Amino acid sequence: MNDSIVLDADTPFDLDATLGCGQAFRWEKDADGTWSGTARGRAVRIRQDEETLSFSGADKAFVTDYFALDLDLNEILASIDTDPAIHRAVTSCTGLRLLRQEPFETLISYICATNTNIPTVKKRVRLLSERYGTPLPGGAHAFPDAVTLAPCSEDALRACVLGYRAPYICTTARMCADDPDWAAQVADLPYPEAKTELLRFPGVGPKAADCILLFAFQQYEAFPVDVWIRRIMRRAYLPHLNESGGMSPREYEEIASFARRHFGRYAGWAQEYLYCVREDDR
DNA sequence: GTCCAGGACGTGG
DNA sequence: CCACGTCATGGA
Repeated sequence: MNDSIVLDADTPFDLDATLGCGQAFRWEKDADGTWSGTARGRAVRIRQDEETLSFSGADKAFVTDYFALDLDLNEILASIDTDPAIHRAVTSCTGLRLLRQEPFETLISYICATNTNIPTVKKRVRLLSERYGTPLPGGAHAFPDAVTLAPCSEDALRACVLGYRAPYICTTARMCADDPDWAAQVADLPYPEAKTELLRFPGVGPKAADCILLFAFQQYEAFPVDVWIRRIMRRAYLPHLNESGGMSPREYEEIASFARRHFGRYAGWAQEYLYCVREDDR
């Protein structure tokens, strides 16, 4: 560790909650509590001891931006903390922050994340990086960029345990390589139009699009609804929804629009806090 | 072995 | 528009 940041009293931050909540797939925690991972083409190590963040492989500006330490989290939490259910999540995960992740990596990662579980997603992203990403000091690999991934054959991608998602990722990488400006264009659009743009990529549906907008584009009104969030929202807020069966586009929109009404413009933060405290009791 | 997971897509009604 | 089957993979 060759650099550090001391957080002041009104900058709550919880590194474990932030990296462990499932928004990013390329971080691992050592036995001694140090996290190792890659982000935006760097191999980074970082640990938190109380109010002190110690890190290497990145400078203060990078850490501040990637972990969104510049945002007033107290203000965000105060704005979403409107009922007992979200209050429990907010109090038990205070310090969880939404990262600012790289758009192409997030796009591909959340195509990898459909209808599966987090350990499997991490394996897919790790294999893609090891096989096609630039080697970094320390043995890690950056996530490959679109131009590198675009020429890969469908079978080669399938070998990264992508299953039926291989052709989606193949086509999506080529679309991005052919339009290097895609992310800048999405970044300039308001939420509904940005979502429509992301839905053009094969393998990206409403849920993946909302994750990408939330984690890579800081569209904080995005409210991704997966099976966990659906269960939580049904139990805490929308008991008339039936639990069984797949989720229709209308039900998705009903849940998400309720969340935006109920939690306000930081609904996406509420989503991540609710997801963080999900319980597998059903 | 069965069921489920940070769902999306194609088809038929 | 809606309901339904299908799509690989791995962990529990």
